[in-house]
Amino acid sequence: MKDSSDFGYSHLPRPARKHVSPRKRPLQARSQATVEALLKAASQVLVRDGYERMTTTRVAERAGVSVGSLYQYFPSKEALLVELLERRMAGLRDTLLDALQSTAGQPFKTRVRELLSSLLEFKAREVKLGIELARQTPRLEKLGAIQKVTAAATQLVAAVIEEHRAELKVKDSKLAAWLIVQSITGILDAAITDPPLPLEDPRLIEAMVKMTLELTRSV
Amino acid sequence: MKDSSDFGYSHLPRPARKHVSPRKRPLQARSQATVEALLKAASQVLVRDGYERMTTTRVAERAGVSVGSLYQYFPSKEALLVELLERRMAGLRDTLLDALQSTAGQPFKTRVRELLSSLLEFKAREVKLGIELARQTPRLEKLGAIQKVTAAATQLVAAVIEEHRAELKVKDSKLAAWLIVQSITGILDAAITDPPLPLEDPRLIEAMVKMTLELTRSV
Amino acid sequence: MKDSSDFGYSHLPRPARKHVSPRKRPLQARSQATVEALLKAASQVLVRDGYERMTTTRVAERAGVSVGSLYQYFPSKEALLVELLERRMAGLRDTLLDALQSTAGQPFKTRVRELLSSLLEFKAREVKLGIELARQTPRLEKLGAIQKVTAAATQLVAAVIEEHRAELKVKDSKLAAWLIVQSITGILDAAITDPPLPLEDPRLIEAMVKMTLELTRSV
Amino acid sequence: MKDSSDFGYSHLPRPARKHVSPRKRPLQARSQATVEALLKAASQVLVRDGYERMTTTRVAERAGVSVGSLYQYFPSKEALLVELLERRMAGLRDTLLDALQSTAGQPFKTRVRELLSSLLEFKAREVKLGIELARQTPRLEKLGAIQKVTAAATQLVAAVIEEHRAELKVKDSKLAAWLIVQSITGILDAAITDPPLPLEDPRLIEAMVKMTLELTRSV
DNA sequence: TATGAATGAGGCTTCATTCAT
DNA sequence: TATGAATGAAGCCTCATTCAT
Repeated sequence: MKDSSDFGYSHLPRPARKHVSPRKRPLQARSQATVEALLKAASQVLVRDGYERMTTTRVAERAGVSVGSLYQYFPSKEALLVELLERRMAGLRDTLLDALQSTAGQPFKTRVRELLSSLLEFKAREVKLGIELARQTPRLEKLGAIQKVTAAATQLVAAVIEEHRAELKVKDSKLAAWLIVQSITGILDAAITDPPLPLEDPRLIEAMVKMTLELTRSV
Repeated sequence: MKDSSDFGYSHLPRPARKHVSPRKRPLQARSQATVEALLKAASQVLVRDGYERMTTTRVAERAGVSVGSLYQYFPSKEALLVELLERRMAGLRDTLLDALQSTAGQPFKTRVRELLSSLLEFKAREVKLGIELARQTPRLEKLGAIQKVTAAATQLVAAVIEEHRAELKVKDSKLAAWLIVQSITGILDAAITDPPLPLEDPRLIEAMVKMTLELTRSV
Repeated sequence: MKDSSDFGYSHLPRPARKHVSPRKRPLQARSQATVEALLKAASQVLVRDGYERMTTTRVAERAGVSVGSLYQYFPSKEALLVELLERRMAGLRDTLLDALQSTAGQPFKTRVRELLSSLLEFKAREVKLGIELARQTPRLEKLGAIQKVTAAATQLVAAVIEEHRAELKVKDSKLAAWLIVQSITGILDAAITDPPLPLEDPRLIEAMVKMTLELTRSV
Repeated sequence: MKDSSDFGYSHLPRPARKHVSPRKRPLQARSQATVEALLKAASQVLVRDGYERMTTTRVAERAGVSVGSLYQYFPSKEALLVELLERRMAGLRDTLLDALQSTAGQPFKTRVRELLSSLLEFKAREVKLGIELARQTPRLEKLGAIQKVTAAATQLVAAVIEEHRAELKVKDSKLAAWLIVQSITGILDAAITDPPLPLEDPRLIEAMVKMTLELTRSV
């Protein structure tokens, strides 16, 4: 099974981090429900209060279980965050892969447009959660660099560029990919949080498409 | 004195926030030195431990004064952060304004290039501090939206674009400015943290220049 | 069945202590096996982690059963300890009685020597378990004074001295017995934990023999 | 200054154990008083409830200060224990040294008697504290072998035996010393906790003296 | 003004025990 | 009878902030 954070491209061994990976796999249906309730609650509290103010007790309460149960499945407060993050990463990966697969064979521009609009849609979902997760990610980095996502996305984009090399005039596809990912990220994150125009306005996507094409030309 | 966060363009009244502005204006030399020592210490601890684990006691110790003294000049832990942030913002503002003034009258492309390289240089200084400050900024938002910086920078860029309207084919200079600022921000922040190539490599700046020009054309 | 802690000499009624005696007599083979597995596991965890950090869950896991099953046979964590202690006491009692019976009719010195070497051998077995049990004994005292062992051993020694009164010049056989038991205990416990010379070295036993004889002379 | 645990004989470097040594040296009189109050309270709670049931909150309460203050001077619950233990060790050392110095030049038997009665008196003070401290010592061992005391006492006794070698027929003074210390310890500890006769009864001391002399003869 | 001792609410986490399945 | 999920009281410890000296 693919690791949700590398998009199936890199194969870094995932070190057994202490206190971060889920403590026990829920076996019965009942516990499965508990885990889901906890994650949902964690997500809500995280969004409402921020990670610093999120307390394990509050999460448990909101999930309708006891703290003890929380710790039965998540060895630490941080583990909740990590699980939430990993799920989001998996979602992002699927979004990107879907967009590419469903446009296989079509021209580069079309695929880029599709990719961007899928991405925008994905990021627009649970915006605050995304922000808070991003905010906490640097902290986690020390514990094991979970967010290879950007790296993986960059590789993915580079691969797509290579696929379309004939149509484009790229020199350094890796650098182009990196620039695209970073600039798009900057724009999308800001657009989501504090949009300068309605997210549906086609100009937003079109500008990013143009930008992307320009970068595949001039880099 | 101008507010460091608005680049002198907007004139938002600064609401009387509780506990964030320095408690007293240090007039004497000794006090001034203490304040500086505290800020320096705060910066170091912030970088080393992160905001959450930065304790006022530790900051005071490292500054060589007592906690009591710290609270004489900064009414709260957050006030240290705010001051640090404001100074950084002021630095950024000065950097941008300098770059523009020193290239007044020159072609747009030249000015953009100068702006970008000044910005890169600025951000490369005290990278970790910048990151940590950015990380904490959303929290502060609630307390008084200090980071109008981006907004201000956007206005500034829009103004420059307008100045050069003749040379360019912009339709919506504000939107173009916004896109430029966000994409450049995305790239620079990533470049600083985890550079895909040496920061001195001219391709980095050139790519951003191209991107900027493209956006002034297609938006 | 005799109470393992009184060596069959005293007949204290055992008060109904809450939660300490095994919950049910395991009659079936399977249950018997479970109980043994639990006790073995408890012993191992006790030795490895100490009583405070020994958790019932860990014991159950190591025994290959569920916590629920543990509580089916032992009403509390403490009950495990008590059972372990009682078994050890029974072993000690048997060791002493054997040593005395097998040397019946022989001179005092011979019997003492035999007693001491049997005792040394017994204590050398499962040293760490013995230490941990001893450590926890004072706590249990409140709950029911299980460790009459020393008292019983003292009585036993006193009885032996009386048997040999003719050979000896004892005045107060009880006091002598008490002193012998305590001094020997002090030496053996230390010898086991941190031996000043190989336990087989005859000087160890001989010194204790001499000591014992001296005490039967001068007390 | 002599380390309280080695009686001035050995010179092991004391490793900086984390979390065990006092956190900060109290500078002002006020804090000195706080520290003393805490130790006194700790001692009382320790005796009344045992180490496991002793809570830092309870200690602080009884000392009339806040938990925060406790942690200002003792980095952990264990640190309280360690300090208490070290003070007791220092007291023991002083007791022994005093007894020896005040009887310098006198015959061996006299010195032994003096030593024993001083020791008995010392141990009779704060009996329960002594017991509880002893009970917890094995745990601490891992953290830095604080209780060199016995070893030190053994060396001391060996030295005294050597001083009187002329009067005695010892072969192995070290072994003799070890046996003496351990047997005496066994007897004293039991006598204190559960005396078979009034502690003042001269027979107790005399029996130990005889035992000691016997051991210096036959070992 | 400077010092640093004191405060105490509140966070994270553990673990013996119960009980529905 | 076995299982293991759930419980929740209770413990240890941190740290921003205050205030007597």
